[in-house]
Amino acid sequence: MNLIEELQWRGMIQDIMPGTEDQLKKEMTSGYIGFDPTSDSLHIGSLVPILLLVHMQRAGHKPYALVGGATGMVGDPSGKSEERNLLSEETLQNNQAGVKKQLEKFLDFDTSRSNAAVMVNNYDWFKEIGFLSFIRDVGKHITVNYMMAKDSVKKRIEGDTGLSFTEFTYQLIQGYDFYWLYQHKNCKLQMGGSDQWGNITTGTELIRRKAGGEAFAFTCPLLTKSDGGKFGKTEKGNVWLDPEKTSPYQFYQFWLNAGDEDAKKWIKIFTFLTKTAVNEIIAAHNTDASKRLLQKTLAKEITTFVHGEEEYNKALETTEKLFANQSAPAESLSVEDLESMEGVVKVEFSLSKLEEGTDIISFLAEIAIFPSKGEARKMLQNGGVSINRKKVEDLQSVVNKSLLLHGQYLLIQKGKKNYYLVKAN
RNA sequence: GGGCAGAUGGCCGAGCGGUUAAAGGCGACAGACUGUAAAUCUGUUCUCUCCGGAGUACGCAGGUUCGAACCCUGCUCUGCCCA
Repeated sequence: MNLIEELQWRGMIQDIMPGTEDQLKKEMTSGYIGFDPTSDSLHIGSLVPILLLVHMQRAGHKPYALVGGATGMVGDPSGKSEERNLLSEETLQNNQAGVKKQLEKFLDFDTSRSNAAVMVNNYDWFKEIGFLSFIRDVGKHITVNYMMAKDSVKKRIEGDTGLSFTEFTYQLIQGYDFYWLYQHKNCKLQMGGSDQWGNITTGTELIRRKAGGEAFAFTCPLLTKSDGGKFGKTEKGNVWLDPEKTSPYQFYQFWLNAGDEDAKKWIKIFTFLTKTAVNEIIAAHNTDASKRLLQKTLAKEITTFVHGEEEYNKALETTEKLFANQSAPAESLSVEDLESMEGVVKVEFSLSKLEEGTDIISFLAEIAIFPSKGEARKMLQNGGVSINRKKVEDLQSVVNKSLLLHGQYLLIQKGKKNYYLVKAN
């Protein structure tokens, strides 16, 4: 399978420009994807474009990761119903540094190989360009009619929020990136999410008109969940690639909790398993879904890719302790078991208060599992809290020393899946 | 510059003087069922609470009224139309 065939099988290609496949077959091709520094960490939504670059590099092509220092200052109207807030320059710089650091983990930048990955920041070329020269050199080549025909623009013009000039120009800025990379780095390919198609084609158009050159592109589908929900969100918010923001255990849990339909799609996109291997796993899953082989494999592969094998093993170990035999009493967990639970939220609580005993509602609010007593009470009434795997039925119950496992731990569950370990001292 | 329309809880969207913490939907969280799945059903969803209540809220600032999300005035913002 060549690169395009492979990506097509994985469900990673939405739109593709004619001739792209031939270009990739013909020679080592440089291709790029832009990442906007809207936060200081990438989240799993950015993983798909990252993987596109990785696949490219594995197939012998040269990947460019572009950090959008300039484009991030403007705001892309694509797929947004209203204008986003502009970020301050300090925030942007901080974010750029964070994003850059993460990208470095996934691509091979070793310059001894001819297709070493390269990181660029579009601020580097935009900072030199003044407004007048930009509208003379770039704006001249693209008509407003052309720009207005883009879906991202059309939707906003037809909608009822309007579109500022700043956002309207976004496609020109991004289009110029592609042009610049084409001229200076011989970059002939741009990839991105399917919402970027409009911006990307402005780029190829600019290359054609201004440089008389030919450039190529393809996009990957935007991920949604089969139930229509947003991809990559949990009750705690975004799933980040930064282990400080989303612990490897939580990261592993996210994938493990994928629904069957989603997991079947995601295992192709997020792992490097071959077609044969994937088909075998899906077949095995269909035979006995309760083994959850599909989700386990998906979670294993992607956690290892992002956080490394060691972190995966820890996440797996914690998962097994917490979920493997849920009917087993919490008392069967040893001190070591409890202490080594990586990634589970840990809270300290004063032992002397437990000796006196505290009512359950105040206790839960005090250790910040719930933001207020009212919320703790509501969740308790709903039957959503367990201590040491026993559901708390009585709102009046008292938390005291006698509940402690090994004289110092409490294992608390909020809902079924959120564990907290309280250590008394 | 002129005219018209609009601004309600995370989002959409009702309400147009008192029974409105504000219908309904979506989303989110939790429970039951299960495979830590999906679907389904049930509960919760402004904040705090000694669970009796209390406090804030319908773009912003004033006013009328016993009483205003609802009426009046000014302002801000958005959309549409005219110049």
